[in-house]
Amino acid sequence: MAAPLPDAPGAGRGRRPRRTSGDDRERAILATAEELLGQRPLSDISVDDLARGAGISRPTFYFYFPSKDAVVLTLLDRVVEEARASRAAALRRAGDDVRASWRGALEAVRDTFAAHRALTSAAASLFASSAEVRALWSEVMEQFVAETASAIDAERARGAAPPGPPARDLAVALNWMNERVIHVTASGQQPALAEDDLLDVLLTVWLRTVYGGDGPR
Amino acid sequence: MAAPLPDAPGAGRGRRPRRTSGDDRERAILATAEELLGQRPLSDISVDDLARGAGISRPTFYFYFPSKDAVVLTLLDRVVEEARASRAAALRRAGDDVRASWRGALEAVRDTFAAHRALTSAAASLFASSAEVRALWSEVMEQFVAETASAIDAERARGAAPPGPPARDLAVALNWMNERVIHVTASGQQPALAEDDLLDVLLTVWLRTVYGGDGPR
DNA sequence: CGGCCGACTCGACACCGTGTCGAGTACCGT
DNA sequence: ACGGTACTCGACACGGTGTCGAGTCGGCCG
Repeated sequence: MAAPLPDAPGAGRGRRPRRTSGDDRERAILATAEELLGQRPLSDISVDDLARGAGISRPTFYFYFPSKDAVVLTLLDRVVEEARASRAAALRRAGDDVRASWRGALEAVRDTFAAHRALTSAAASLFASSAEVRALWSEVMEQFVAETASAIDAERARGAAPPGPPARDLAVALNWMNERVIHVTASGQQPALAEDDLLDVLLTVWLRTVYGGDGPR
Repeated sequence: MAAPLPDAPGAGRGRRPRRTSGDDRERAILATAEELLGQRPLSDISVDDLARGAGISRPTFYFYFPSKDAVVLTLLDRVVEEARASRAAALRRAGDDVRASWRGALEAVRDTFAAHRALTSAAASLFASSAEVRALWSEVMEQFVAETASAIDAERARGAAPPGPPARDLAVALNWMNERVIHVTASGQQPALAEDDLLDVLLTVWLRTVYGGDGPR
């Protein structure tokens, strides 16, 4: 409301300038949130629960975070970073094999979010109400889409993939498909795929969409 | 809380047995909800707003609906029914042309939800918190998936489509893709497709996935 | 007709969660 | 010893939800 206040250096996404002593409390709040989310949905967790869990009073909570949502956003930020890193590592590992690289990237993302189901559900429930969560998510998806689109363009350029709609458009559709199917499968929503089939099915759709068949050439 | 009270006959989803006089009030609440949703998100609409808009007091609202969410659910129910009907009509109209029938079905669903954006957003925001909304949505998706799967099986049986993963698995992935891309595009979330390209892009993915190319044979 | 019953209505209340304000305490550098 | 800054919390105001109980009103049955 008052000033733009530029991101403080050292803060991951610049939520607040680091303190030295209160750092422990901040961590305690985060840890409490993660633990409670494993037990019940975000809507059943109050600021008071978070504060008590961290051994502080409710007003003190507000010294560290502006709201319950901000806690989840911080947590989500970390997981997103983890997913990005793990995906990048998988891509690096796969080298030139396009099929393997897409499979690896997909697997990395799936595993990261599967390892944080509770948080993922919480983030999903904030999606509608929090512009910050939406923005963060857009940013991640945008990165994945951009990477996918340039991979498709590369395959087309070397004649391995046929022409068709703009690569970016296909990339948008394919990445949102992944997002939704992974989410649905992990959260038990129906209709879903069996966890074991997920990778194969999504990969088939990707390959057929990009190559017009089950692989390059 | 008291008795199971079986669905009253004549009620779409059997929210409550129909009254004769109160019927108007119920309609007024529904109409108010639809109008207010056009102006602001569901979270900024209180039961009091709904009641005042319908010309009744807040306690009286509770005579008609158990909660704000139930109002949205009722509205969603209608739109879903509309989408189903419109989709079925498109399918009937297209006859044997598979490509045309998928395009028509897709278009019908997209148009129905585009015509009720406000409600759709409200439903999306309830998705996380309301089991009923999730169940209704599962039911719709399940129907679409089942129809898609049997269409794929038919194409495979007549030799027009190559074998691959179980038809149902492909159908699950493709239908969730549609759901998400349509939703994202309609709600302005990024990354999205241009509204005009949506149909072509999704259809391309469908055809390539099912036929391993851009069309039957 | 008179009385009852079920449909419907609302004022008042209890409750809960949020966010803020202002009065502290404790420690640090000067 | 002093002033400031980091931190803490009791108490409050607020806004929303859902319920309770006392009422009105109209139809219809005896």
